[in-house]
Order: sequence, then C-alpha cells, then structure tokens
Amino acid sequence: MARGKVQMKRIENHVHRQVTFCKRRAGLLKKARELSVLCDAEIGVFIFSAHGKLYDLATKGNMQGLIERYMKSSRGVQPEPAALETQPDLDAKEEIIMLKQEIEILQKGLRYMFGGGAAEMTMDELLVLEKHLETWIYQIRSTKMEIMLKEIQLLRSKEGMLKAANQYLQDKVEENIQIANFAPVTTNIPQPLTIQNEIFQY
Amino acid sequence: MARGKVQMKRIENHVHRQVTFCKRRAGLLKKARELSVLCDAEIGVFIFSAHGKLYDLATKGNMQGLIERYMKSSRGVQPEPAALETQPDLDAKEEIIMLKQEIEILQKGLRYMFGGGAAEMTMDELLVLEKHLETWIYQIRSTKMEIMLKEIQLLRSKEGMLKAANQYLQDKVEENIQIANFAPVTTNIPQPLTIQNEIFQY
DNA sequence: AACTATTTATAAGA
DNA sequence: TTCTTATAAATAGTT
Repeated sequence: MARGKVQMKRIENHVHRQVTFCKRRAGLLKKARELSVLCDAEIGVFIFSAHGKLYDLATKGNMQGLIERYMKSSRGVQPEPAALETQPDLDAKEEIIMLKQEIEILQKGLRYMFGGGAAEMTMDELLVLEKHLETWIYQIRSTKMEIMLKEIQLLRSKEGMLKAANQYLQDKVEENIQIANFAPVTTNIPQPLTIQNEIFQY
Repeated sequence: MARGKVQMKRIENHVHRQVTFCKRRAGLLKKARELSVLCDAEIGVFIFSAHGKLYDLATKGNMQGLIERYMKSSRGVQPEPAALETQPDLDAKEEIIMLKQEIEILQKGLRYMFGGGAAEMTMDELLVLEKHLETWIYQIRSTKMEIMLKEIQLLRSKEGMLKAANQYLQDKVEENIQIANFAPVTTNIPQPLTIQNEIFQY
C-alpha cells in the first residue's frame, strides 16, 4: 500500500515476508481492537505464522469464553443431519460399491496411521476418514459416559430409597415417643434430606 | 480515517455505529485474508456484533480445526509458572532444537489432518503426532470425566450420610421399643443398607 | 526500527 | 446498503 502495489500472493522473499507479516499482523490486531471499541463488538483473532507461532487477541473477556460463545453460535449453522437415504433398493448395488469404497478408505487410513508405509491418501479420502475417526471417538466416549450415567442413576435411586427409609424411621421414632410419653428425643442428625446442588443436569 | 479523525471510543449514534461496523468488519476480514495469503499464515477471526450476530473467517481449513490448534498452542504457552531451569545450559541448544522439531511435526500433522495441503509426514513423525493426539483427546475426556466423578463422589457421600442417619434411627426405634416394652415393630423397609454392586471402580 | 511515497481504508454526505 | 470523495491510516520499499 505504499511505494508500489502488492500482488495478492505469497511473498516469496523470506525476509520480506517476515517483515510484512510483522507489520500487517500489528495492523490487523489494531484494526480488530478499534472495531471492537468503536462498535461495541466482541472480537477474537488468532494468527499462526507459517512457522507455527501463535499471536492472538480477544477483546473483552478471554479467548476461552469467546471460543465457547463461538461454538454455541456456529452450532446452529452447522451440519444439517441430512438426507436419511430414502431410495428403496434401486441402488442396492451402488450402495454396496460405496460401502466397499468406504471400507477401502478406512483400511487405507489405518494402514497409514498404524502400519506399514505411507499409503498415500487423497484429501477426499482423508476427509472421510476424519469423519469416521470422530465418530469412533464419539462412540468410545459415549460408552464410558453411559456407564457413568448408569452409576449416577443407581446412586440417585439409592439416595431416594434411603431418604424414604430415613423418613419412615424418623416418623417411627416420633410415634414411639408419643405413645410412650417420653420426653422428646432430639436427633442430632444434620438433616441430610436437603442436600441439593447437583453438579450437572441432564 | 477520512473526512475527520475519529475518537477511539464507542460511537454513540446508532446508525453511524452500524454503518461503521459494516465497513470496518469488511475491512478487517479483508486484511486478515490478505495477511494469510501474503505471509502464508493461518488466521481465524470471529466477530460478535453488539447484538450478538456472528461473523467469522478461517483461512485454510475450518474454524474447528483452527480452534483445536489454538487450544493446543495456547495450552503449552500458558502455565510455565516460572523458569524451572533444569540443566544449566549444556543441552539448552539441543533441547530447543528438539522442541522446534516437535512443534514442526505437530504443525505438519495438524495441517495434514485438518485442511491445508497434504504435507507428507514420515512414519516417525506420525507416531509422535499420534501420541500428541492421544494426549489431546485424553485431556478433553478427562475434564468431562472429572465433572462426572465429582457428581458420583457427592452422591456417594450423601449415601454415606443417609446410611448413618438411617442406622441411627433404626437403633432409636429398637431402643424405644425395648424401653417401652412394646411388641416388636416390623419395619417393612427393604433393608437398603446393603446395596452393593458398583458399576465401576476407580 | 525509522522514514516517506503511495496505496488503502473509511467518515461523512447523498 | 451503496456510491462518492476528501482525508486519515496503513504500509512497501528503502535507509
């Protein structure tokens, strides 16, 4: 933007590129701060240099909160569970072919990750694989989650039972006291029946 | 930046603010794209308008991958309470070199996984990456786990308290019965004090 | 890091 | 929003 127009493509000269990165990075972050102040917007920016160094900015709050907000906002926009395969069986053969292809991709991916040589995969194949890996991770996580939820539910039901028993016995005590005309017996029990504050909700 | 300098504070006029937001937002995103192209940087920007609407940009790959990369990067940078200074400095250089290599591997891997080009990785690099990915997944999983474990512990301690209360009351009942010389009162409580069978162990 | 000549971005007005 | 245009800012190339 000065002393000559600049082509919009990667600057080849290493030093030149580094200098420009420095200058423009500062400019970008300044612009972000200005926009935030002037227009009361919340802005997050992160820049990874070609060498992997991170430079970031979060106006208002911290980046963590911003990312969470981002997640929430963008969630609505995302995937669209999508077409649940309606076609009868006209394409049964085609489906088989697709499944075989998918298996091939997965095998290739596994070989890539764990085994032999660098079986080269195309970007498309990698994307499919990535999706699958996500699903796998999700499934594993879900299973553990389920076990823990069961445990929690079991404990909660135990709690309910014990509370009921507790109540019953408490009534019994008072009943007996009255019938026997005893002086009231104080139970120095810290009323455990009103522990609230669950850590999380379903 | 034209027709008059602008004060760096929130623009009060609503319409004016909206217009400026529009223009500067476009400008900021343009600058981000330019910086990314010119200097081969990976950049993420998100802007929440005052009214909560989201505008975002992720150069290369998707925002998800960028955020993940961000998490990874910023995690390592953050803690470091103070210089833990181990070895004097005999191997300082060597360590730096190793760390740089590791960083390079991670960057390469992330680029590979999430977007950019197919930066080819060697098997050794992939193994290192695999370890890191495992750690990464583990961290996320750990957090959720921790929350659930807290819930379980809370419930267990409740259970303990209730059992104690229960026992106390039970004793009370029997005591009263004996003192009053009443006929034994059967408590049709399904002895809830011996529920075992925890689903999992620590 | 500093210095300008230029290019860009943009504030105000329409 | 969009267009125009005067002017403020950013910055490419140089020192």
